[in-house]
Amino acid sequence: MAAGRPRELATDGRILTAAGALLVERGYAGLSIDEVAIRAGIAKTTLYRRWPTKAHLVVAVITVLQGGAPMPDTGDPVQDLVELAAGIAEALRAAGAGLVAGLVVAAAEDPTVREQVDALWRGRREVAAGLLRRAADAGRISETVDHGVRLDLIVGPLYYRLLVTGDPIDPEYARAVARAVLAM
Amino acid sequence: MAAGRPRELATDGRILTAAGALLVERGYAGLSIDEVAIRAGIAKTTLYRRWPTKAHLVVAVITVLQGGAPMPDTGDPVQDLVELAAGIAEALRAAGAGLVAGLVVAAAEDPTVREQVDALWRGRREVAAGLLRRAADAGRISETVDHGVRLDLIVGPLYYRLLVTGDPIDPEYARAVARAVLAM
DNA sequence: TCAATTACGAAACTGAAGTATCGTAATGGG
DNA sequence: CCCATTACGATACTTCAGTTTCGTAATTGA
Repeated sequence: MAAGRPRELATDGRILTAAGALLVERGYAGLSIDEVAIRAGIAKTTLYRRWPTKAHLVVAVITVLQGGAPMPDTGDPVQDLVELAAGIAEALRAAGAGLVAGLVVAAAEDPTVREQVDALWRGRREVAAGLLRRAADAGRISETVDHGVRLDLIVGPLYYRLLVTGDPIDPEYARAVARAVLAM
Repeated sequence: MAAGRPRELATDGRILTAAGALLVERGYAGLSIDEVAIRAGIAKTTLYRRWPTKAHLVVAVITVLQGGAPMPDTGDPVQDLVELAAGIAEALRAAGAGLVAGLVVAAAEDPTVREQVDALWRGRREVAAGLLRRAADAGRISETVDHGVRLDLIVGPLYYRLLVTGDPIDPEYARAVARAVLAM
């Protein structure tokens, strides 16, 4: 197998680098595919052969950028959950409303984008689920609230403030919400 | 004052009707301004003289549609808050992720859209704030949690599920969340 | 009646996402 | 060496939001 001309290996990196720089410079809405292609020194068709939409490309850029974001591990599951919430808040704040909203609308229209965006958070979600289980087993949190609902309660307000109300979302707010929800 | 040719009074309604029908038929992303203008039998420029962007137009359509949505009033502020949450969940569910996401992204890019979308919810927010105050005065909810945070906790998860996780959001879920948060 | 002012419609235009076509380049298998 | 296969670049194209221009219509005020 593997017939045909192989892909230019360096091209992926050139595109991601150019897109990342433009994303930082002009935000999601201001990022133009034509300009990414020009900066990367490749044809637009070559870019579209790798990522079928702007949203897919941006998710790839973010995946590279976030790389191995460290997961909290203090040994105390409740404290780890609080720090996890703070980390998510910081990531959302750094990304900004425009970028998050852009990906949300793309995910709403295209299931494959939704899948990619999901994958971006899968690690943290799994860690959170594990921490909740450990905390419940240790009797540190009550079992009267479903674990899924508890996560919605911790993370939902962050997205809500960022996307809907426009209120600032800082790690301290996230910690306060997480502590309150975990005390329920 | 009021010099110059007056606006065609019927035109606003014709545009809103056409836009509303198309919005229901094809959703936010599928709604094309050109087609609204054709269906309404007017020139695109006439439409843009009234609403400067697609998002402004859609907000106007929704404002008409939601009209006088009834506010709960059972006399019990806690129960009213739970029903208010259920009503918001139902409104979001009916609107759908595509529409809500479209408006969110437009609001993120344009402060005047944000203001219009805000106005759409202002009534409910004020009612909610009043109910929270009454409930607190009556000693029905604790004062340890800020009222603003409590609202974030009740509404945030609804948006989060609709826009981010894609989980179903039904009135029963909203009621459960609201009850849990009000018991904090 | 006439001038200023504003609305309307028609049409062309801009910018950006994404598609389609086509000639050319590089690889592997026979 | 040749052929099938895939990648690449160039270019033109489609769609849609939003703008610009311009000729024409309706109104008020003098």
